[in-house]
Amino acid sequence: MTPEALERSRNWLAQADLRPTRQRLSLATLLVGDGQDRHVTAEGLHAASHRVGDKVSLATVYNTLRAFCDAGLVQEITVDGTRSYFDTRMDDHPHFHFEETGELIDAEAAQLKIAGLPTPPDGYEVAKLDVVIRLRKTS
Amino acid sequence: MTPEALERSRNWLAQADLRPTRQRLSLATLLVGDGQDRHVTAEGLHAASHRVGDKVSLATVYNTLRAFCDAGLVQEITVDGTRSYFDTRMDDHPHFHFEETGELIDAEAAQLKIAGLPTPPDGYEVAKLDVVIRLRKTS
DNA sequence: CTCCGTGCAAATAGTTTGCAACCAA
DNA sequence: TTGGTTGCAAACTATTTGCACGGAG
Repeated sequence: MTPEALERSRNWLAQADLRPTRQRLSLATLLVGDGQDRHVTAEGLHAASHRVGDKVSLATVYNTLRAFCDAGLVQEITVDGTRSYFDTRMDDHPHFHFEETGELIDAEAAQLKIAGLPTPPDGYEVAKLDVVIRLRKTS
Repeated sequence: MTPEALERSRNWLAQADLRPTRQRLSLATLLVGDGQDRHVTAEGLHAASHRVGDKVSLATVYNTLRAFCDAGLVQEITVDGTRSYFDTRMDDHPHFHFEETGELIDAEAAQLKIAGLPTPPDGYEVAKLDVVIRLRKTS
């Protein structure tokens, strides 16, 4: 873990008034240490933390991701019924989902041009627009 | 159950070469008996079948919805990580999702105008485009 | 008669929670 | 010190599955 990564992770937690505990710093570094946007599942992040030698229990990974989500540091993306994905990028943007691998990546937001959106029913407004482009291998 | 509803349900099952058992006919009638498009969860459909006096076990509701899905009679919509929705309308179209109630309804497909879609990575093509418009009550 | 379909209970997968020990402020 | 955090195991929810019985062709 480089000093810059640690610094970035600390700031990221501080933004949300979350105490920089060992576990949170470790997970934060895996998520935003290099400044890149990332999409993780709880299992995936848990595995990653073990891979770098940090020990964080699976329950804590779940609780921490939930805490990051509540704090507005990551957003939960629903693509697959069976698992939750968490995205470190916070704006509304489209995703590509690879059906065989389950991998989730960002799609170029600029390439998605929505010229018209269905009008919400009376008394409701759009809270969030989810666009998931499911991909299959070209035949 | 009107004769037309029964007829429609029979044809619907026949389309997919599924045997018209008592349970399947009952569920099919609840789904397409009136010719309307519908969005159900397994629990919801199970409750509905009990409401009309037909007894179908929850496991059978799950298995039957899965069978309908595999047969191309309904499509599974993922909006909520915690439960699966099944839609009797088979084309790609946008949905409104009410966050408080969990209700899922169709949005006018014609009102959604997509002028540009992100280009899939090499070797992949779009299998399905999911658009979920999450709604909140107007403040 | 032969298999597919059904129901029950048990298994499973992902996630959350209760509670005692622990640690950052 | 003290209240937030962690880890473990147990609880939970949605869904699937094994297996014996029952019904459709």
